[in-house]
Amino acid sequence: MKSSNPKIRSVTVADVARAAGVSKATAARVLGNYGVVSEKIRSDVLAAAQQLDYRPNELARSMTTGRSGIIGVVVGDIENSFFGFAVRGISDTARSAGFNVILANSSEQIEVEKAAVRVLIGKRVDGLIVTPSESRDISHLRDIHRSGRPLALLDRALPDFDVDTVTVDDRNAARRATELLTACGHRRIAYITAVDFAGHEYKDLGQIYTSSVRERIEGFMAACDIAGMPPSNRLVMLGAKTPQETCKITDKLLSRPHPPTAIIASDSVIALEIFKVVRQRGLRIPEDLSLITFHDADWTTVTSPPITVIDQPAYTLGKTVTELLIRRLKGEARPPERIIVPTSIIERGSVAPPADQG
Amino acid sequence: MKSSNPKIRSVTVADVARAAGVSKATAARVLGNYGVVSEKIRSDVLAAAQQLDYRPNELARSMTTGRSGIIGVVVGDIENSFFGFAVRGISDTARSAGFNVILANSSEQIEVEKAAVRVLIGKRVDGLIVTPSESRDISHLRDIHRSGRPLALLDRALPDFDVDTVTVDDRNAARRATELLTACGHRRIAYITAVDFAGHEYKDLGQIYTSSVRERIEGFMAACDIAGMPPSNRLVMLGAKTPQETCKITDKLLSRPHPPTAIIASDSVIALEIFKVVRQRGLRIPEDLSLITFHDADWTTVTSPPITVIDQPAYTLGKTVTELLIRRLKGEARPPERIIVPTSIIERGSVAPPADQG
DNA sequence: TTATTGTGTGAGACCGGTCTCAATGGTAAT
DNA sequence: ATTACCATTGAGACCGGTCTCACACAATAA
Repeated sequence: MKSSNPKIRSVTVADVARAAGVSKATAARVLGNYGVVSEKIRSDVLAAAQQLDYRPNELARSMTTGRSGIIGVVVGDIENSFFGFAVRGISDTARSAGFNVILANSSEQIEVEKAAVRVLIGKRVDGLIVTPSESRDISHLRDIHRSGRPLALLDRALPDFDVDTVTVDDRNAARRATELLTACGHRRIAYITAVDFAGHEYKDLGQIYTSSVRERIEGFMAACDIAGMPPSNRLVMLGAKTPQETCKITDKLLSRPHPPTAIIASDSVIALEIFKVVRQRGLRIPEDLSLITFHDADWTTVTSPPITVIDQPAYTLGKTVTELLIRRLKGEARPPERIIVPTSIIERGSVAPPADQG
Repeated sequence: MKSSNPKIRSVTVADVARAAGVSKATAARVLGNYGVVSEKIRSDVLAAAQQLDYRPNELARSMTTGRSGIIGVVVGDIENSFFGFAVRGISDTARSAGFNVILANSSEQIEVEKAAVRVLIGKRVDGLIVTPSESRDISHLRDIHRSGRPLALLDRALPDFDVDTVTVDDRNAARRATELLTACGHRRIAYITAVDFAGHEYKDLGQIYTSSVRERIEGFMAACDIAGMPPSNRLVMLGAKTPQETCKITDKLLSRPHPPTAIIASDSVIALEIFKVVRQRGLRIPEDLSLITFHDADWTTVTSPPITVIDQPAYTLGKTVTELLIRRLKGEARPPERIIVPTSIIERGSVAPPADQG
């Protein structure tokens, strides 16, 4: 036995067919596992394939079938463990249904998101799962949908775009979390979130183009209303997109003459940063400041005190949206569904009545 | 204007050519951006393409060119934030060089790893990056390499398989971490790691088939030797593959008549679990137990006390291995390189002299 | 004027599969 | 024996691009 295959040209059905002494069509039937072939020929072909170490070219296969067996996923930020879990839910579900996943990160930037979608369409993915980074410009999503490719939305709904969507009940979650604080006596509460906006001051919902962010703010505001908090005590801070910015925002917030007595963080990355700033300033949680965060990140249980969180079933979210998509891929025709997954609050030790009953 | 495109058949070069009144070949030249075309015709074709909303079919393109523009990545466990960072490094580097990434998770199981490799080869990825889950069975890796497709190894070297490899200097890192402990006076130290093995008791290196694990144990042992520790005080524990198992192992360890006075965790997932168990038992870190972990996970700074870590430049690791691979993809022929990236120890508050100077 | 060179374009093969359709041969029914 | 039917197999088109090659025509050189 001399040296093995010299060049990169791979073994094809035609090669196998020749080796087995049958036609290309017949070999293809065996190797592609379709049509009918006699037992004898089947084993001949399989033997030849084995012998030549034949590996099907999925690309060529996809070309003719039109199906690639790939689901494209565009997600805001994989670093964020919330999305990490969601992606895991997607992958597991996809894989067990025989699909592969191509992952793209939009960094929450609409232009990157559009580019990613273009690439995935180019790769002829069978369907897409997207967390739209904003609701103003969704032409690329409409395009996908119009082209007949199934699309499902994850974590963020688009009010006037009716496709399969799976979100958590953000409004309610935010309201309940806020109520937990107001019930404790807090009357000056900050909500820090990571939306892209020039300037960190929140004015009105007209600025907000991400449904989940919007709904949470609405829930927060509703709870503040019920507690009779004056508008100036509802501190909605936008733009916490990086640890640096979060740090700055938190610092500014805590340097006010009347700092908030409680903070709600819109995700665990933000909460972690807040925690660091708070500790660095020598403040105690929960005595000096109460803290609640969205997402039950692993670290929230090991701090002192452990953090009270709004638990979002991220894995389930991913699983559910993938199931929805796959059912469509299998040809199921039905009106778009909007599924809202409930959240729960896990109370740990980071909430207490404010010291200064202001 | 009636309703838009009725079915799924997408616009092809032929369609554009027809609309522009040129041959398929010419349209392809413009759209594929190769060959020479006159300015006038170019703009005609582009206009037609725009008008028809032409999107190139990357699949078909890959078919003929043989290049897919995709790098396949098989990683042990994406949940683990070490790999998360590495993958981020890979993605960023790949993307900026014009490549896409398909990610697969092996769950550290050799069979899953093999299946993943098969799928990726089927998709005709241009090259692969793999963290081999063990060194005994690497026939699938040899196959990749033999087929002429570039392959690079991440985080784990394979002694007798010479391909581009990027690892951290595990042996040294483990040795230095252990020395930090012995210098403090520790003489009974546990090392908990996540290798797959029946029974948690470590006997000898013959059991270990993952290079990084092996090297770390060697480093740990070397430092123990220098400190003159008896073999029975070097507690290497295998099998911490899930939080549950880690919990059980740690519990058993701390229930010994002579429990270790210090523990080194082989990754941050394990360390987190150890931390929880320790706290649950009412033990104090570092007074009752010192703790060091591999990987500077985000949570290690917010615990009380913060954890001393071995910082592995995971992002750099991913970036480096991708650069190596891409250089090969671009046709660079050179002997395989083995790059070892240095680590550093970040001392925080989880190491102190043992109370019981035993 | 004729030969030479070069530029832009078109025709058609090709990549490696799938799939339609016709042809073959054997068996059952008439 | 003839016809009908079924199970297998083979030939070749097709998917949507790339790429080779031949050719037409214009510009330049001889």
